[in-house]
Amino acid sequence: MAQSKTLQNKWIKLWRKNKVYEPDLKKVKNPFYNLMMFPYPSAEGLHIGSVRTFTGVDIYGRFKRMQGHDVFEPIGLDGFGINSENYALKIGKHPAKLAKITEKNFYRQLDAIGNGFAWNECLETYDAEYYKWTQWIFVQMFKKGLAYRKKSPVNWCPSCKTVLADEQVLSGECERCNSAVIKKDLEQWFFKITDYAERLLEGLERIDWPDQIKIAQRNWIGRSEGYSITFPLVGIPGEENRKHSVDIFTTRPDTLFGVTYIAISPELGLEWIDKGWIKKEEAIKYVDNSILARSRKEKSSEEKTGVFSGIYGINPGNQEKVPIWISNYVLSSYGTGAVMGVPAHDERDFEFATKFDLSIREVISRDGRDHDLRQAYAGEGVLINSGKFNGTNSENAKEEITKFAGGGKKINYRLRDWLVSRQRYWGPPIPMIFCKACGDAGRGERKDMSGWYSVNEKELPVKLPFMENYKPDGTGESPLAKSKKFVRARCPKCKSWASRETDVSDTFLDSSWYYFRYLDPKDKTRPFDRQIIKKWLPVNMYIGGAEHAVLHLLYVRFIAKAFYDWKLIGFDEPFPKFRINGLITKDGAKMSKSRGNIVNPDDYIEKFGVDAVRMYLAFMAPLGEGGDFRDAGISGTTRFLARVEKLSEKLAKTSKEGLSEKMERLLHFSIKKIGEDIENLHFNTAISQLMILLNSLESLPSVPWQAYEIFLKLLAPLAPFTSEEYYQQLKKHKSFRKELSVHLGPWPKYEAKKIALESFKLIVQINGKTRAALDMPVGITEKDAEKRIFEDENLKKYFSTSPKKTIFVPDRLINFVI
RNA sequence: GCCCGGGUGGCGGAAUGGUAUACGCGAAGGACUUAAAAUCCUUUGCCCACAAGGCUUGAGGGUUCGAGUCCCUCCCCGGGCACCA
Repeated sequence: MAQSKTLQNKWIKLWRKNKVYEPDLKKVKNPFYNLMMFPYPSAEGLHIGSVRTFTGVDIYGRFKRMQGHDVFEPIGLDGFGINSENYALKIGKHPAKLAKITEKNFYRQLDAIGNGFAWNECLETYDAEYYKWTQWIFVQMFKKGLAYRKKSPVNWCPSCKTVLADEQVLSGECERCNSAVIKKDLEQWFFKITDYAERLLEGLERIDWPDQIKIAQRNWIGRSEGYSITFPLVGIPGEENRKHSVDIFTTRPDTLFGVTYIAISPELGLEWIDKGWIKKEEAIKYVDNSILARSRKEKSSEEKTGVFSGIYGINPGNQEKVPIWISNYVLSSYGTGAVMGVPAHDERDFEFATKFDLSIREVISRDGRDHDLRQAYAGEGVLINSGKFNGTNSENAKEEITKFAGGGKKINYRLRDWLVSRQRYWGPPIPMIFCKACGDAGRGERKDMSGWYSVNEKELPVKLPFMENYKPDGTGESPLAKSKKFVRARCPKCKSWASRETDVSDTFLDSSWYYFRYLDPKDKTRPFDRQIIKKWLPVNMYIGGAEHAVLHLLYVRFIAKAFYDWKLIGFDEPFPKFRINGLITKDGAKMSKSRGNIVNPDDYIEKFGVDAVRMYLAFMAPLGEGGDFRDAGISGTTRFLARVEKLSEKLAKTSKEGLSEKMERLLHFSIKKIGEDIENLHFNTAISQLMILLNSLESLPSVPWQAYEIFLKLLAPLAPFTSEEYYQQLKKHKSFRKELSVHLGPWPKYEAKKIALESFKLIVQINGKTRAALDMPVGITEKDAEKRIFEDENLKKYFSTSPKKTIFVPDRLINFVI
């Protein structure tokens, strides 16, 4: 029979009353911060995949609690942001109103999954008491020079009508709505995450995270060790030769003598046009066209195009004059926006040179001879056609040639600064004010940002005004710009009328620091309490989705490092231990609203009871692996729980009834195995062991209640209600020492010596094939084992000749090679 | 193209280099029942009439007394990055 709501409510009440899940954050001795990525509350409610993750995290937390830790397992809602807002637009309900409805539904569902949440500390990112501090962080970023404004080509989602960070563009598409992203020239706020590139890399060495995530972050940061070489420019109209120059970045300075041209990005071309260096009509036209083309598509098309700029560079290696081309295959956002073209040893350069009939000169050779190259050779070799460097190994030549050419080492990163502005309504307004008067006078809070002031901290939060029309209009300005009342503000410096920044900040800023706020969510005077932080942070266990590898998981590390630098905290990696959860599919497809295959947990919890659902989700696969949701599987765990109930009717009346040695061994082995499995988040095998144990206990004529007690404790993290129910029933036994709740532990201990076997089955193999499994006493010697085997009637036939070789693995296996 | 995961019965999955297929689902047969559901018992990788035996972890090689596990080559699925110089 499915678990009743009454039973569930009964225990929820007891737990609340006794604050089983509410550790005293200031006082506890053995803190354990058990954190899950908080949900982005969509209107359709909690997703079965989130339920699996959350209950999985909870299984782990309950286990830790029973082991004697004061577990803090908070929950909240990441409710600000484009997702919620887009949905609000779709159904025509104001996001602020929608949030309240969604919130209620979400908390109801989160309450129903049986987790040991610390409800007193829940928070929502759209609560002004929360985003006040999100804004405070922005202000600190500005004050420390880590927030800046810059006009540049940025990612623009035409459907969401806002800019996006690079991390939010997935193969040219908007992370949220999958529309093709285009480039737009806009002035935006950025956070200087690139200042932390090296430390973000270094920190990865110190944290226990899945390799998958670490590799993704390393690739995203994209550290590349190379060299910078300067090419003087000649042929600029009206300018002296060699007065100006261009820097290029390369990882292959050994190919310097093979340079036959230089290619620069259209953006750099535009700069040079503005400087008056490029005057060629054709080149100017090309730059205009290619920049325009890019505004239609985020990625430049595969087809390489280009035009000669009219000016030349001097190769500092051999003093040769090479033409400078402008081409779409050169990225403006990486390196210097200019590359040296070495067609013989770079595939892309080869393609370009072939297309535009530029010369190709081989300078690296595998055998020291010249070849008629049909394709680029990018490998190592011996230098040829390279003047005094001929004969040098290419690897060794890198340093020497760079030095000779007057260049130097340079490290480049792929990582770009975090674009945090959003031209949307449903987010924390960026707490900045622009004063035109100050700007005109060249004044500002920071030298490099004239006219800009951060909002006085005492005036935070800058409240998001209620607006009837909150629709993004695609003008490149937030809907907030339409509210005159909101925009008008006094300049913090000169007190004249100034205007507020009207963009809101990225949702990922909201979630970059929530784990601090959980620890003290109601404090109005500061973002967090240093004493409590010291006690609880960094987080002991963090679990969440792999899709955040280079989003949330990168930003959150960056913000922690900034806090560390500002001496707010004493650690710089917020999550020393992180584990990913697998993805749950339905009929093999990702669950999504558009596919209409979202599984709502409510019906299942209603029908089977929350314990059966929790156990089914845990039994599917290890937490880190995903799986396909099929309701058929729930019957297994439902039956299991019914049998647990039935077993309670079979308890021995007295406590004296002992257990067989075999049963005792199974019990102790189960304690060990289940503990280890839960520690490794392998709940599936923990449940399997519980099933094995239950099968054995059922076969007893009557079950000693002590054995049942242990069983219930082992079950407790997985099925919190069932275990509590039958645990509490044990109080009718006189000698039972009842804890307030089974969930307060202690976790049972096993004795290693009780697990030790007296006899075992020795696997007998002949030429690697198993022929028998014979009972033998533990610790038997090879000689004694052989004796028994040779006497065995069934095995005699194999030993017509004596074995050439014998491999003996004590207490396990013997293999005869005949 | 590059970088990560992964490929084991009808299905989900289990296996420190040492009995592959634990545990569960499903299926088949039986018991109980007027009947069904529920429950309980038995069987359940493949070949073979049984036994004996043989075969089997995507494919093919290799190392080893012994390989799902280690190495090489390749195929397929999932994910990430992608003109990064």
